[in-house]
Amino acid sequence: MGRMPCCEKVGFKKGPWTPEEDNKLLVYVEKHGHGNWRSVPAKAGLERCGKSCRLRWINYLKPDIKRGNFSSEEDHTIIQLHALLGNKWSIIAAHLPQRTDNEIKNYWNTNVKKRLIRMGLDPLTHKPIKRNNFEDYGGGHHEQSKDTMNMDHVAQWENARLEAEARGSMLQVESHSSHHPQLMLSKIPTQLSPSSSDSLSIKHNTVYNMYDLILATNHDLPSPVSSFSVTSWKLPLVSTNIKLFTVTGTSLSSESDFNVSETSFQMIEDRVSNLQDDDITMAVEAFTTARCESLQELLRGWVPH
DNA sequence: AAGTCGTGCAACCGCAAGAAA
DNA sequence: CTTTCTTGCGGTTGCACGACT
Repeated sequence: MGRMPCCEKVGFKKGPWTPEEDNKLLVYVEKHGHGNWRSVPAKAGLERCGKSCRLRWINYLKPDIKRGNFSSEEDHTIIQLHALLGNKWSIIAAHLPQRTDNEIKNYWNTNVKKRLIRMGLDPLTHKPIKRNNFEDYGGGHHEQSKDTMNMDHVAQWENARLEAEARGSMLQVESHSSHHPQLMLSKIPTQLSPSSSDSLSIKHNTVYNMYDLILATNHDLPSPVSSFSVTSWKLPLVSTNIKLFTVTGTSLSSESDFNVSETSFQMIEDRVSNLQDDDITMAVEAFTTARCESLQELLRGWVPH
């Protein structure tokens, strides 16, 4: 497996694209389509490497790209997906069809990341930053900072927004290849059973009432493939001492001090009960744990204290 | 007006995966 | 099976520009 060498060769122009170059590339792609980018510069009359042309097309010239400020919905989708997936910008971008992965990555690095830090959350894990670490990020003082004091307001606002979104949205996480199976994640509001809710704090109620999980697998496809659209994401937050539920063998069992509604739990169990493949079982376990934990931690940071 | 600093964003780089030869 | 080529991803860099002093 080699590397694309073209950009390392001398003679190719680098730096910002001019309108003339943009036009040449645009005209060429509109006429001939894209693909085989290596040959594009010569055919289009550009002194750029193919990689540069491809990038320019994907990130800037492609006609269906939405530019400008991110809406609050987009913002929130990015935060949620990042909590779930980590820096999987291309997958996140797949949920925001008119945004490029580069744009989302930039938005994260220049905007969301700093906001999370100000809120006392680790941008990598979405977990609350310990005081010492928080100071390392440039936040935190012996006395409560302005940002920290504002967190209650931020939390209330975010919490309301999350609840609203949780009622309607559906995330579809899929692998790059169209013939890979899909893992569907639905966010649905759930009700805790009355008998169990007493044992939960108000805070936990708020958090765990909001999200549940449905795993849907496509059983028409070869099972060994399906595990790797999950595990290859290198899921964040896999290691922790909190488990909402885990997959054991081919059935689910709860082993947490938190609660999940019986109805939704049954749904999950039904969905995964037919899984035979060990890899899928492990993948589902990792995925389930990571997703729930990251969402819990994310939300916990926003829940009013 | 000039200099400094911070921010946002386009673009580059290196690496890896998968397809093709 | 090995090598080469192409595409795609994520991290990082550096420039442009506006705000501030």
